[in-house]
Amino acid sequence: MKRKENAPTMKDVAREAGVALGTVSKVFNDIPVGKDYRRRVEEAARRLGYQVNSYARGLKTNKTCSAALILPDVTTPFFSALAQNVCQQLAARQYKTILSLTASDRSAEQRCIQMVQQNKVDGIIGLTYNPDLKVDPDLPYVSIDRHFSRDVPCVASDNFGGGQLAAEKLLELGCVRPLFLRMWSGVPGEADKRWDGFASVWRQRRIDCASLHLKDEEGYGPFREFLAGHMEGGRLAFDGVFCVNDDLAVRVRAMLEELGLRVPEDVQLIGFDGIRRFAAEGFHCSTIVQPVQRLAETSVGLLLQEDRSSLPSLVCLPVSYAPGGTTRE
Amino acid sequence: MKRKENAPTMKDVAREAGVALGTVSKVFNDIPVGKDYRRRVEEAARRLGYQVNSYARGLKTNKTCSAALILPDVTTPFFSALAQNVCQQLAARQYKTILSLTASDRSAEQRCIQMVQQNKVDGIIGLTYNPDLKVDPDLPYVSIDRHFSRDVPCVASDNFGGGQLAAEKLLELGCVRPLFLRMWSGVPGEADKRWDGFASVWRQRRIDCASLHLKDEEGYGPFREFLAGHMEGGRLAFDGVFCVNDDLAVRVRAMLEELGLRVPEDVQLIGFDGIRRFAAEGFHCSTIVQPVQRLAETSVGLLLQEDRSSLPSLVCLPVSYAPGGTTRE
DNA sequence: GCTGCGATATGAAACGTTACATATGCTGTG
DNA sequence: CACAGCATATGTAACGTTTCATATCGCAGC
Repeated sequence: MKRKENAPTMKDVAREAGVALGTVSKVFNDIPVGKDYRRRVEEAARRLGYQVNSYARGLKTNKTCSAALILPDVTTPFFSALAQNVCQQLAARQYKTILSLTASDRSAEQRCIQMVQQNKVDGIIGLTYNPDLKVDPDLPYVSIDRHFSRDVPCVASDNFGGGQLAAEKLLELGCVRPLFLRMWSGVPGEADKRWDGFASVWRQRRIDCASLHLKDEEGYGPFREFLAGHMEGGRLAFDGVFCVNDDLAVRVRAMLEELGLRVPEDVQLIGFDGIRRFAAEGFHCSTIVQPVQRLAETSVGLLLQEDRSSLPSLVCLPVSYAPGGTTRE
Repeated sequence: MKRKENAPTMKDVAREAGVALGTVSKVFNDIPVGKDYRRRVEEAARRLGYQVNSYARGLKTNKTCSAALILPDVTTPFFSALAQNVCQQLAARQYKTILSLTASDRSAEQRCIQMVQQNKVDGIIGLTYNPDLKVDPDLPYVSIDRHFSRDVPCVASDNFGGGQLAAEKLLELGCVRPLFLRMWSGVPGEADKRWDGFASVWRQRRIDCASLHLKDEEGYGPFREFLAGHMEGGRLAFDGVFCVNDDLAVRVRAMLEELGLRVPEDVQLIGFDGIRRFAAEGFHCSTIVQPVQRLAETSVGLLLQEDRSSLPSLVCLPVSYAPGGTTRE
């Protein structure tokens, strides 16, 4: 596939406008230029349909005005919300977003990093699972939700606190037989701390907390069986369920109702993420809300910060509880 | 934010390897080079940590190996599935994906197009709603789901056929009081044809078909009221509902059940899109499945086709029906 | 041993920009 | 009226590649 050949260059514009090359350059870089000159250049550029060639510019300035966003995938609701916000934040600062998905191919993560060194992007925002990813420490990189080296700044939600919050809410709403359900990819990450936080509260109260951890590829079937297996006389052995994300929570709700249980009357249910389709709409379930927008803002802010000598190693953003019909409040 | 300065260049590699500049270039472009030379260059490059500077290369070759993907947003399930597939397809062909979201800012669509002329990308795949988007006809552009000019190739699902298929299925399953529900952004698009196709079948059969068309910003409330308003003696005035997408269908199902109706016993429900979270999982509802992967494949294929003189104006891909528990089959 | 030929390495020019050192024009002062 | 001083325009040298015309090498044939 070929691009249009012979696009007009600055030289053409300069000739057309009857000014020097440097003057044209100034006009397109917002450097003070005599009013009359500026007008002539602008008119000539319009006549010729001139557009700056960003590859030539990039070659000189060593800046590309683009950043890579590395995500496992973009269909998981939380990831897609993240992509949306990061992309918007970057666009607001005149940066292009290069999207790299790694789920299909784990080695892709390392290859993405190489792009930067090839001057393809100015920096990287990555949410990656690869534990031994090598990141050149003086390469602009911000990690989301995964604190994999002290040299690389990480932005994350307070997952541990979120787990605690869920437990405290359930306690407050009268639950005494808690259950934690989780679906995960199999590689460790910050999200693990949701369980740690949740468990810590019950442990402190000397209350037993059951849990079931499933791998993605096992599907939702085992959850259904587990729940069915814990029914005794029309009642479930648990009265409060914390799911690792909203997606799971919504499905668990359906499973519970299939078993003839009422949510939230018989069982209360809390999810995690707090992703909504429209801001005006409610949540799909009661949930611990991640500040996706702030996550994105913070990451982009850190990435584009001029002074890279004093970056924080970890920025932990607060989560909040939002009722969504699956708790008695 | 600054990139690392003084990255090694081809000249450095050439000096280190004791060969000429051009030889180094050949090595990195897979042009035949004496075996011994190649080895020396490769070793020198590794020692110095050399990486091709793609901006210098892009300047010379006028190719960027990247394509822009323009979408309204990336949180809508169908769009995110599309983004996922297009990104993968491009990556498979060594192309980078530049993601541009336009929902927040309609004029962004036009600006995205300009990027290409600035040599930022080699081509564009766009799903845009802007009816008077100006696309340079000899600019590699593939439109998804919107056939806005004969010069610009468009790839779309067979929306009309999908609407027909939904109606035929409902008929086959015994429905005689159909309803069409739709949530849309307010700008015309290919998805409008779902209604056209659906309506055409009933018209031909001389059966009245009710419908309700809502704008995004109105939220789902009016649907609930509409359905409640059509209850008579515990029964709904409709026995078959076709929703413009699965997202809506899932919500409508919940509304129907809230009204004490059983799905699919009392009312059958068909959605559109057929997006699944995992390939192994079933659908959220009975649905007309869009071939997202083929949509992506076809678009990317068309975009990167070398010979751009004989592109089809419209490629219409077949949809299929998939039961998902909200129909009696 | 010399010539001629094919194969392969070489180095300079060009790609379209930015940045800097230099040239030009203009204003105001002694 | 000349000239310092300033502001602004000019033109050239990079930036790191690719490409192409030229140079070099090795070898077969006479």
